[in-house]
Amino acid sequence: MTKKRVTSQDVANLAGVSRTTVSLVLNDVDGINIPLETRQKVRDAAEALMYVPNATAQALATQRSKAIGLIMTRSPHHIASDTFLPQILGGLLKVIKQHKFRLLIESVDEEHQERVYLELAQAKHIDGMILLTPRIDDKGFKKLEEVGVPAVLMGKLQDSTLYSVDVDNRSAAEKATQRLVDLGHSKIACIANAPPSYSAAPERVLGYQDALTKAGIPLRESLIKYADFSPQSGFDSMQSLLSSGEEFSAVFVASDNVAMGAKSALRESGLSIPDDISMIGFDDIPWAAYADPPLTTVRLPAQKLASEACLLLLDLLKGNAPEKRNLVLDTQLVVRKS
Amino acid sequence: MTKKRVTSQDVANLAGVSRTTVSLVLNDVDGINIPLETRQKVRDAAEALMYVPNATAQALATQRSKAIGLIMTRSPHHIASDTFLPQILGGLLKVIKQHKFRLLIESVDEEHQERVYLELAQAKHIDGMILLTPRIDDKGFKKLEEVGVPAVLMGKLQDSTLYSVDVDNRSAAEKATQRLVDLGHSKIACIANAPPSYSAAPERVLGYQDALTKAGIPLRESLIKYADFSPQSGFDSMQSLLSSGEEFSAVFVASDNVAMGAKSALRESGLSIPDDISMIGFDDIPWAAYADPPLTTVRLPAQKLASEACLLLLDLLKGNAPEKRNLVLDTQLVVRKS
DNA sequence: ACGCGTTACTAACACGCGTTAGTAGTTAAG
DNA sequence: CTTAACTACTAACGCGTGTTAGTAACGCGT
Repeated sequence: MTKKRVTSQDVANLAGVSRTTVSLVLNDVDGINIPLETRQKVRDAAEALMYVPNATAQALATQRSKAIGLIMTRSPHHIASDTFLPQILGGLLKVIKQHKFRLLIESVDEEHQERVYLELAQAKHIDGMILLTPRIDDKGFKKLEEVGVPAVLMGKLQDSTLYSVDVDNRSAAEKATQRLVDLGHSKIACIANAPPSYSAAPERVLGYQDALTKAGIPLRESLIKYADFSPQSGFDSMQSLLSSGEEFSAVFVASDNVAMGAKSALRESGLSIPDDISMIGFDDIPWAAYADPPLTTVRLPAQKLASEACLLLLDLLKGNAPEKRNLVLDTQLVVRKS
Repeated sequence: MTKKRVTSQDVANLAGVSRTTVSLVLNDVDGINIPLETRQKVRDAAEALMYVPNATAQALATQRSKAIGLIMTRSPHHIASDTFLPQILGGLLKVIKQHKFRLLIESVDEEHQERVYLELAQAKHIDGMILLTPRIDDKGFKKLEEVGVPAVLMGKLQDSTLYSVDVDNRSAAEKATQRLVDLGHSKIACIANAPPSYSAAPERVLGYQDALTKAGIPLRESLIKYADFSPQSGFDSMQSLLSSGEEFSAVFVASDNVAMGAKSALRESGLSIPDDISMIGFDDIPWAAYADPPLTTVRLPAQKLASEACLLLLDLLKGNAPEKRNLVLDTQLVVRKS
């Protein structure tokens, strides 16, 4: 049981220098003169003792934790069926690793929105945060802006001045719907990805309506349903469309994940894609290409979105204040066979 | 710019007591006598100043960070297409939140496996870790055991004494294959979920072989392919099966994610499920039920697996040393229409 | 009056690091 | 020979908390 934590003091003792010198050498502090010989002594000692600096102590001393938080305003249960998450994590991790940062994951119940954000930042567990799937009515954001916690939104909120990274949901949805119009459809339904309180949902519905309006097709409220992220909700929405008696020959589903469920409902009703109903999705999740039939969809550059958000946040943490507060990435219609 | 960090000293000043008292009150330290009146004064002061304890300082003082790490030996790129992750995160977050812990996500390149685990633990960023998708030949695990870092494996390694949580992959695979046998198939192919270096892959292949052997069906190596987590690799594996000239009327695909790709390859060859080929998957990802046709698969209780792993780890952190080192959860064959 | 236990606190140290200010010793310039 | 500048360090403080050891005040029994 001789196992003890190795501290920088131990390294200093072994190298025959002071702890300060150890710190200076190992952190490569510049503007300071230390001969190569000494530097090597310190490095050797650290190596010999397998010294690993205590991150907590470093964080306390430097006032920065070198960690950022990914914050989701969803229940753990919802998170479990989020198709998007792996891509976002992949994008974040890539960037974060390069910058030697750490990633903290946090889910926030809707109940205590207001407090949680602040506490996370004030507790100094994280230096900044990336906010996922924000709700329009989220009270906490205002506080964040006031206090000036470094934060980047994935998505866009109307009245928020926070930095954000997003796609143009509205015009992307319009592009998708436009294609259905071009194919000759005039009775086009829409299933939104989420309840209207999540900002992307109404945006995409607006895009859908834009396309119809431009084509001179009258809008019918009864052709619009709101799903709730999950395939199941897509299934339900489609069933409710089918049983409403409304006729339609095409449907724009604002989330591939939801589309999977909707597709399943169509199949159960004996309708085939694309012969009876055309379908266009949104997101281009990895399985879209392997669906039956392969799903035509709007590709959302999820990984890129995440890495850009991360880069932006890291830039903020360096003290920079980039001009472009709202980065908008391009989407792309991926035409397959649905 | 009067914004300054509120420390426990500020609270103490406002309440007219010492910092020690503040700490004692707010942490509800028991075995100590402090009258209700004083307690309330402290609480009021903390509330008034919106005091949030500095987690970093707490961590340094208590020597525990109240955070655990989820560690994946996969590249960020692979993570992006991991179907499983959201469920696991959901399971983890639920438990972690209840215990007021935090979750750190870390991906580890295969290059520096040995060091990274240790450094993470020694840097005290996390109190313990959960290891995902371990590779058989991972050198770092040995070190972990030696040093005694609290860790729980999701999956099982033959020669490891680490705590683990897993399903019985072998018998689950056997159950699945058995069903194909029961349906009258005798030429059954197998596509493994991952390269053999990931422990679950060979386990599942063994189960597949067990079922065949029990049924008196000779094994054919050429009917076994190894995929690589992704749908694309499933697609490729299936194509390679089809073009090999081997005949088969059923296939056991040891991952739903991979099965999506395999299914797609079958479709492209004009083969239909289940009429021409029967297919059974593994995992029961949320989309399996909505596939076309709905995929028969082995349900892997991913969320439960994650929460159990988390509970086990938290128990370890309390200093307990549970007897059962290897928890095995049940799987269930979900019969659908493939 | 004295000892003793209880109550209600607080002073001071520890956690491990970054960092500023300062100090000997040497060299270079005036 | 003095002064200044540079080299190669180190002592000591601060980060914000948890916690141990200790203290002063008070009551109570003898």
